[in-house]
Amino acid sequence: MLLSKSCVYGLRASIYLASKSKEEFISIKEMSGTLDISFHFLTKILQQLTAESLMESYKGPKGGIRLTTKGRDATLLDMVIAIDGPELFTQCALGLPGCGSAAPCPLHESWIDTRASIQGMLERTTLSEIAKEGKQNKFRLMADGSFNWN
Amino acid sequence: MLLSKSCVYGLRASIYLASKSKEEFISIKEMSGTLDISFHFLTKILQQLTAESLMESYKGPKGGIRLTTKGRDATLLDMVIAIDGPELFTQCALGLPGCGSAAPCPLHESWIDTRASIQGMLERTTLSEIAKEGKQNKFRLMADGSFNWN
DNA sequence: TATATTTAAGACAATTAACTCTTAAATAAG
DNA sequence: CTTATTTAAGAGTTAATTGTCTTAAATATA
Repeated sequence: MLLSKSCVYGLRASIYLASKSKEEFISIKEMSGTLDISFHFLTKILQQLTAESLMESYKGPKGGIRLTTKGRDATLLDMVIAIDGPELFTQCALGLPGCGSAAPCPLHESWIDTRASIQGMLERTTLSEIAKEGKQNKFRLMADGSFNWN
Repeated sequence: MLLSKSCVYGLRASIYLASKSKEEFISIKEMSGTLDISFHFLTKILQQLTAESLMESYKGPKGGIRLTTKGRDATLLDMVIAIDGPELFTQCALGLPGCGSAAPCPLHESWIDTRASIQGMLERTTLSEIAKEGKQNKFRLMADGSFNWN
């Protein structure tokens, strides 16, 4: 799998939040229900993102999570790196520690291109822009397609 | 990680075998020693590849593993699919079962391109050709670069 | 102030991936 | 035929990921 489950959940939640108003705090319970992700598991993932100040939280009734300005301007790549770490974009495709242009593995050169393609896919647009396009095109954000962009 | 550890070990062993003569059976012990991979673990992985007739084995003294003709003509993609399965090349990047061109997720279109790039990297050349290039360019096949193409 | 709601934090459990060990079967060589 | 070598098969272990549960802290509202 390209991205871990934690990461995929985090990306879906990020896009969901980006579709909401700047100010509003969205409760994790609502998000986990709408996106069909385990509540406690999602809570953990979002804590990582708030720790990186891509999101901010507020406790108590009316509390929840929202994207920070940094988060709205962030790309999916920023979210991926915050959750899965940068290894996918730094490591050798064959897992060889010493691999580099000086002593490349058989995949080294083409992996650099492919990796750039993955990176490009994830950093082409910001979360705000993804949400805008999401609303326009009614992109899928759930398995059963029941999600409604508002 | 793009590929599982099993898969990466399998690819390195495949390339190693491709660098050897067609006829010779190479013992798993030799391979695991040279490539610094756990013997029993590597055995398991190679059993998957022999089950797919990408390799063939021979028991007893002078026994070992070698690539079949099919295996020599196979690409890394064939090896990856034999070990990790085809999911990386069939599934939605956000893990959404219903995702498709009819009801795409926000990443759907760009993931199709990116996936093609990964697939292209893995199927550009056959194992025989990789081994030939490996010998010419002395590509790395180990962490410490100690591997010697003969 | 008391209560209900919500995130924070961390322990705990289940599942999967990664790795190890043991025994059996095949076979070459003495 | 006996022994040593090697793969096959499967059980068992460890580690990482994924998912659950409980308690504490913050805070809105009555």
